[in-house]
Amino acid sequence: MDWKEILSQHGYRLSEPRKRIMKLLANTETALGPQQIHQQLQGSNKIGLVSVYRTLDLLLELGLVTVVYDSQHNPGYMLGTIGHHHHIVCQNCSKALEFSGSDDINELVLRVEKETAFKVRDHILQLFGLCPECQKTLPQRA
Amino acid sequence: MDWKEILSQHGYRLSEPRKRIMKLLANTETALGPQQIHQQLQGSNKIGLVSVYRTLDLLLELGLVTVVYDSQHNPGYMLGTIGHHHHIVCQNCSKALEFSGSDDINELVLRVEKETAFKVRDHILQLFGLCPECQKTLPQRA
DNA sequence: ATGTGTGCAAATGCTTTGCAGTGCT
DNA sequence: AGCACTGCAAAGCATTTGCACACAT
Repeated sequence: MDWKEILSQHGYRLSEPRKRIMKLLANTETALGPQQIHQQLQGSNKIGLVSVYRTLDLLLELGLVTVVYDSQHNPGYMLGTIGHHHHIVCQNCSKALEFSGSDDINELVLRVEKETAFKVRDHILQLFGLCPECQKTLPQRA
Repeated sequence: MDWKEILSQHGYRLSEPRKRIMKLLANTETALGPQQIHQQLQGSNKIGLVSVYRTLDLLLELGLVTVVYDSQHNPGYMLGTIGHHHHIVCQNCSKALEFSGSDDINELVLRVEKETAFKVRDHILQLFGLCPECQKTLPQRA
Protein backbone atom coordinates (compact mmCIF):
# COMPACT_ATOMS: atom_id res chain seq x y z
CA MET A 1 0.00 0.00 0.00
CA ASP A 2 1.59 3.26 -1.04
CA TRP A 3 1.37 6.60 0.63
CA LYS A 4 -1.41 7.93 -1.56
CA GLU A 5 -3.71 5.15 -0.52
CA ILE A 6 -2.81 5.62 3.11
CA LEU A 7 -3.69 9.28 2.86
CA SER A 8 -7.10 8.69 1.36
CA GLN A 9 -7.87 5.75 3.61
CA HIS A 10 -7.52 8.15 6.51
CA GLY A 11 -9.76 10.68 4.84
CA TYR A 12 -7.04 13.06 3.74
CA ARG A 13 -6.79 14.59 0.31
CA LEU A 14 -4.05 14.28 -2.23
CA SER A 15 -3.00 17.88 -2.62
CA GLU A 16 -0.25 19.41 -4.68
CA PRO A 17 1.95 20.46 -1.72
CA ARG A 18 1.72 16.97 -0.24
CA LYS A 19 2.68 15.39 -3.54
CA ARG A 20 5.65 17.66 -3.96
CA ILE A 21 6.92 17.19 -0.43
CA MET A 22 6.66 13.42 -0.69
CA LYS A 23 8.44 13.46 -4.02
CA LEU A 24 11.23 15.59 -2.64
CA LEU A 25 11.69 13.33 0.37
CA ALA A 26 11.70 10.29 -1.86
CA ASN A 27 14.54 11.76 -3.89
CA THR A 28 16.66 12.95 -0.98
CA GLU A 29 19.08 10.76 0.89
CA THR A 30 19.59 13.13 3.80
CA ALA A 31 17.16 14.19 6.48
CA LEU A 32 15.56 17.56 5.76
CA GLY A 33 14.09 20.16 8.07
CA PRO A 34 10.96 22.20 7.36
CA GLN A 35 12.98 25.23 6.24
CA GLN A 36 15.14 23.20 3.90
CA ILE A 37 12.14 21.52 2.35
CA HIS A 38 10.46 24.84 1.86
CA GLN A 39 13.55 26.26 0.22
CA GLN A 40 13.99 23.30 -2.12
CA LEU A 41 10.42 23.67 -3.27
CA GLN A 42 10.60 27.30 -4.33
CA GLY A 43 11.24 26.47 -7.97
CA SER A 44 8.02 26.16 -10.01
CA ASN A 45 4.92 27.29 -8.17
CA LYS A 46 5.47 28.46 -4.62
CA ILE A 47 4.42 26.50 -1.58
CA GLY A 48 3.89 28.04 1.84
CA LEU A 49 6.22 27.26 4.71
CA VAL A 50 3.17 26.72 6.88
CA SER A 51 2.01 23.94 4.59
CA VAL A 52 5.36 22.26 4.96
CA TYR A 53 4.95 22.21 8.74
CA ARG A 54 1.41 20.95 8.55
CA THR A 55 2.22 18.32 5.96
CA LEU A 56 5.16 17.02 7.94
CA ASP A 57 3.02 16.74 11.06
CA LEU A 58 0.48 14.76 9.10
CA LEU A 59 2.99 12.48 7.44
CA LEU A 60 4.63 11.83 10.79
CA GLU A 61 1.32 10.98 12.36
CA LEU A 62 0.57 8.55 9.55
CA GLY A 63 3.99 7.01 9.95
CA LEU A 64 5.01 7.84 6.39
CA VAL A 65 7.92 9.88 7.60
CA THR A 66 10.51 9.42 10.35
CA VAL A 67 12.59 11.78 12.43
CA VAL A 68 16.33 11.37 11.90
CA TYR A 69 18.96 13.39 13.75
CA ASP A 70 22.00 14.84 12.05
CA SER A 71 25.45 14.64 13.59
CA GLN A 72 24.77 17.71 15.72
CA HIS A 73 21.58 16.08 16.92
CA ASN A 74 19.23 18.38 15.08
CA PRO A 75 16.07 16.63 13.93
CA GLY A 76 15.11 16.23 10.30
CA TYR A 77 12.63 14.18 8.29
CA MET A 78 13.07 11.22 5.99
CA LEU A 79 10.75 8.83 4.25
CA GLY A 80 10.14 5.89 6.55
CA THR A 81 9.61 2.29 5.60
CA ILE A 82 7.20 0.13 7.52
CA GLY A 83 8.44 -1.60 10.63
CA HIS A 84 11.01 -0.63 13.19
CA HIS A 85 14.17 0.72 11.64
CA HIS A 86 17.15 2.82 12.61
CA HIS A 87 19.46 5.09 10.72
CA ILE A 88 23.15 5.60 10.27
CA VAL A 89 24.10 9.14 9.37
CA CYS A 90 27.27 10.47 7.77
CA GLN A 91 28.91 13.11 9.94
CA ASN A 92 30.34 14.78 6.88
CA CYS A 93 27.67 14.80 4.18
CA SER A 94 24.64 13.88 6.32
CA LYS A 95 23.62 11.07 4.01
CA ALA A 96 21.51 8.60 5.96
CA LEU A 97 20.80 4.90 5.46
CA GLU A 98 18.34 2.63 7.16
CA PHE A 99 19.30 -0.54 8.90
CA SER A 100 17.11 -3.01 10.73
CA GLY A 101 18.47 -3.69 14.14
CA SER A 102 15.90 -4.31 16.82
CA ASP A 103 17.04 -7.87 17.39
CA ASP A 104 20.58 -6.89 18.14
CA ILE A 105 19.68 -4.83 21.14
CA ASN A 106 17.38 -7.37 22.72
CA GLU A 107 20.19 -8.68 24.81
CA LEU A 108 21.02 -5.18 25.96
CA VAL A 109 17.39 -4.51 26.78
CA LEU A 110 17.16 -7.61 28.89
CA ARG A 111 20.29 -6.73 30.81
CA VAL A 112 19.12 -3.19 31.49
CA GLU A 113 15.69 -4.38 32.60
CA LYS A 114 17.38 -6.64 35.09
CA GLU A 115 19.77 -3.92 36.27
CA THR A 116 17.28 -1.11 36.60
CA ALA A 117 13.93 -2.85 37.16
CA PHE A 118 12.50 -0.66 34.43
CA LYS A 119 10.16 -2.23 31.87
CA VAL A 120 11.54 -1.29 28.45
CA ARG A 121 8.99 -0.40 25.79
CA ASP A 122 10.75 1.74 23.22
CA HIS A 123 14.10 3.14 22.22
CA ILE A 124 16.05 5.61 20.14
CA LEU A 125 19.09 4.29 18.36
CA GLN A 126 21.11 6.06 15.74
CA LEU A 127 24.62 5.58 14.49
CA PHE A 128 26.95 8.25 13.18
CA GLY A 129 30.07 7.88 11.11
CA LEU A 130 31.44 8.31 7.63
CA CYS A 131 29.82 7.06 4.47
CA PRO A 132 32.03 5.25 1.93
CA GLU A 133 32.43 8.37 -0.23
CA CYS A 134 33.43 10.65 2.62
CA GLN A 135 35.91 8.09 3.93
CA LYS A 136 37.77 8.45 0.65
CA THR A 137 37.47 12.20 0.48
CA LEU A 138 38.47 13.15 4.00
CA PRO A 139 41.98 12.98 5.43
CA GLN A 140 42.48 10.14 7.88
CA ARG A 141 42.22 10.78 11.58
CA ALA A 142 42.71 8.78 14.75
CA MET B 1 37.96 15.61 40.38
CA ASP B 2 34.68 17.36 41.02
CA TRP B 3 32.91 19.92 38.92
CA LYS B 4 34.24 22.92 40.81
CA GLU B 5 37.81 21.97 40.05
CA ILE B 6 36.98 21.34 36.43
CA LEU B 7 35.48 24.80 36.16
CA SER B 8 38.49 26.58 37.61
CA GLN B 9 40.97 24.43 35.74
CA HIS B 10 39.42 25.72 32.56
CA GLY B 11 39.61 29.30 33.80
CA TYR B 12 35.94 29.66 34.66
CA ARG B 13 34.66 31.13 37.89
CA LEU B 14 32.54 29.58 40.55
CA SER B 15 29.53 31.86 40.51
CA GLU B 16 26.31 31.69 42.43
CA PRO B 17 24.07 30.83 39.44
CA ARG B 18 26.42 28.03 38.43
CA LYS B 19 26.39 26.61 41.94
CA ARG B 20 22.64 26.69 42.16
CA ILE B 21 22.11 25.12 38.76
CA MET B 22 24.55 22.32 39.51
CA LYS B 23 22.93 21.72 42.85
CA LEU B 24 19.49 21.55 41.29
CA LEU B 25 20.64 19.11 38.64
CA ALA B 26 22.33 16.98 41.26
CA ASN B 27 19.08 16.70 43.17
CA THR B 28 16.83 16.00 40.21
CA GLU B 29 16.32 12.60 38.72
CA THR B 30 14.62 13.78 35.56
CA ALA B 31 16.07 15.75 32.67
CA LEU B 32 15.26 19.45 32.88
CA GLY B 33 14.99 22.10 30.19
CA PRO B 34 16.25 25.67 30.51
CA GLN B 35 12.79 27.00 31.30
CA GLN B 36 12.15 24.40 33.97
CA ILE B 37 15.49 25.06 35.61
CA HIS B 38 14.80 28.76 35.61
CA GLN B 39 11.43 28.23 37.16
CA GLN B 40 12.72 25.92 39.88
CA LEU B 41 15.29 28.51 40.84
CA GLN B 42 12.91 31.39 41.44
CA GLY B 43 12.75 30.82 45.18
CA SER B 44 15.38 32.73 47.12
CA ASN B 45 17.29 35.26 45.02
CA LYS B 46 16.33 35.39 41.39
CA ILE B 47 18.49 34.09 38.58
CA GLY B 48 18.14 35.19 34.96
CA LEU B 49 16.89 32.84 32.29
CA VAL B 50 19.79 33.97 30.12
CA SER B 51 22.26 32.75 32.70
CA VAL B 52 20.59 29.38 32.67
CA TYR B 53 21.14 29.10 28.94
CA ARG B 54 24.72 30.25 29.16
CA THR B 55 25.51 28.01 32.10
CA LEU B 56 24.03 24.97 30.41
CA ASP B 57 26.07 25.63 27.29
CA LEU B 58 29.19 25.85 29.39
CA LEU B 59 28.45 22.74 31.43
CA LEU B 60 27.71 20.84 28.27
CA GLU B 61 30.95 21.94 26.70
CA LEU B 62 32.86 20.82 29.79
CA GLY B 63 31.05 17.51 29.72
CA LEU B 64 29.57 18.00 33.16
CA VAL B 65 26.08 17.72 31.80
CA THR B 66 24.42 15.47 29.21
CA VAL B 67 21.45 15.81 26.93
CA VAL B 68 18.69 13.32 27.63
CA TYR B 69 15.48 13.09 25.62
CA ASP B 70 12.10 12.61 27.23
CA SER B 71 9.54 10.18 25.85
CA GLN B 72 8.35 12.75 23.33
CA HIS B 73 11.92 13.25 22.23
CA ASN B 74 12.33 16.71 23.68
CA PRO B 75 15.82 17.38 24.91
CA GLY B 76 16.67 18.10 28.54
CA TYR B 77 19.78 18.22 30.70
CA MET B 78 21.09 15.91 33.39
CA LEU B 79 24.28 15.61 35.35
CA GLY B 80 26.66 13.38 33.44
CA THR B 81 29.19 10.99 34.82
CA ILE B 82 32.51 10.51 33.10
CA GLY B 83 32.72 8.03 30.26
CA HIS B 84 30.20 6.95 27.70
CA HIS B 85 26.80 6.27 29.18
CA HIS B 86 23.22 5.99 28.08
CA HIS B 87 19.91 6.63 29.74
CA ILE B 88 16.65 4.87 30.28
CA VAL B 89 13.72 7.21 30.74
CA CYS B 90 10.32 6.55 32.27
CA GLN B 91 7.52 7.34 29.84
CA ASN B 92 5.23 8.19 32.70
CA CYS B 93 7.21 10.18 35.27
CA SER B 94 10.28 11.01 33.16
CA LYS B 95 12.67 9.70 35.76
CA ALA B 96 15.94 8.77 34.09
CA LEU B 97 18.70 6.36 35.02
CA GLU B 98 22.13 5.85 33.55
CA PHE B 99 23.35 2.55 32.28
CA SER B 100 26.67 1.68 30.74
CA GLY B 101 26.17 -0.09 27.50
CA SER B 102 28.71 0.64 24.80
CA ASP B 103 29.98 -2.91 24.74
CA ASP B 104 26.60 -4.37 24.04
CA ILE B 105 26.20 -2.64 20.75
CA ASN B 106 29.64 -3.46 19.42
CA GLU B 107 28.27 -6.47 17.64
CA LEU B 108 25.55 -4.37 16.08
CA VAL B 109 28.07 -1.75 15.01
CA LEU B 110 30.23 -4.35 13.30
CA ARG B 111 27.28 -5.79 11.46
CA VAL B 112 26.10 -2.41 10.25
CA GLU B 113 29.59 -1.40 9.14
CA LYS B 114 29.71 -4.54 7.06
CA GLU B 115 26.23 -3.99 5.65
CA THR B 116 26.53 -0.33 4.82
CA ALA B 117 30.26 0.26 4.33
CA PHE B 118 29.97 3.20 6.69
CA LYS B 119 32.66 3.72 9.31
CA VAL B 120 30.87 4.09 12.65
CA ARG B 121 32.25 6.68 15.06
CA ASP B 122 29.43 7.64 17.41
CA HIS B 123 25.88 6.85 18.35
CA ILE B 124 22.74 7.89 20.18
CA LEU B 125 21.05 5.25 22.25
CA GLN B 126 18.25 5.76 24.71
CA LEU B 127 15.70 3.42 26.16
CA PHE B 128 12.17 4.28 27.20
CA GLY B 129 9.80 2.39 29.42
CA LEU B 130 8.28 2.35 32.87
CA CYS B 131 10.19 2.74 36.11
CA PRO B 132 9.40 0.33 38.95
CA GLU B 133 7.09 2.81 40.69
CA CYS B 134 5.06 3.63 37.61
CA GLN B 135 4.71 -0.05 36.77
CA LYS B 136 2.84 -0.47 40.05
CA THR B 137 0.82 2.69 39.71
CA LEU B 138 -0.38 2.36 36.15
CA PRO B 139 -2.99 -0.06 34.90
CA GLN B 140 -1.55 -2.90 32.88
CA ARG B 141 -1.49 -2.70 29.12
CA ALA B 142 -0.53 -4.95 26.26
C1' DA C 1 -21.47 21.23 -3.63
C1' DT C 2 -18.92 20.56 0.39
C1' DG C 3 -15.56 20.94 3.51
C1' DT C 4 -10.52 19.91 3.64
C1' DG C 5 -6.27 22.13 2.63
C1' DT C 6 -3.61 26.29 1.38
C1' DG C 7 -1.33 30.68 1.78
C1' DC C 8 -0.81 34.92 3.99
C1' DA C 9 -0.19 37.74 8.02
C1' DA C 10 0.10 38.07 12.67
C1' DA C 11 0.93 36.07 17.12
C1' DT C 12 3.68 33.22 20.11
C1' DG C 13 7.57 31.47 22.37
C1' DC C 14 12.16 30.02 22.80
C1' DT C 15 16.92 31.35 22.27
C1' DT C 16 20.58 34.65 21.32
C1' DT C 17 22.91 39.09 21.52
C1' DG C 18 24.50 43.76 23.36
C1' DC C 19 25.72 46.26 27.07
C1' DA C 20 26.43 48.31 31.60
C1' DG C 21 26.93 46.98 36.23
C1' DT C 22 28.42 43.14 39.71
C1' DG C 23 31.34 40.24 42.01
C1' DC C 24 34.88 36.28 41.65
C1' DT C 25 39.81 35.62 42.07
C1' DA D 1 42.17 45.89 40.45
C1' DG D 2 40.95 43.44 36.53
C1' DC D 3 38.11 40.91 33.91
C1' DA D 4 34.74 37.12 33.68
C1' DC D 5 29.82 36.72 34.71
C1' DT D 6 25.23 38.34 35.39
C1' DG D 7 20.85 40.44 34.45
C1' DC D 8 17.98 43.19 31.72
C1' DA D 9 16.08 44.62 27.42
C1' DA D 10 15.86 44.03 22.76
C1' DA D 11 16.66 41.42 18.63
C1' DG D 12 16.24 37.13 16.03
C1' DC D 13 14.12 32.91 14.42
C1' DA D 14 11.40 28.96 14.18
C1' DT D 15 6.84 27.40 14.84
C1' DT D 16 1.84 28.03 15.54
C1' DT D 17 -2.65 30.13 14.86
C1' DG D 18 -6.68 32.61 12.54
C1' DC D 19 -9.01 33.40 8.60
C1' DA D 20 -10.66 33.89 3.80
C1' DC D 21 -10.04 31.68 -0.51
C1' DA D 22 -9.00 27.60 -3.50
C1' DC D 23 -9.44 23.07 -5.01
C1' DA D 24 -9.85 17.82 -4.24
C1' DT D 25 -13.49 14.60 -3.88
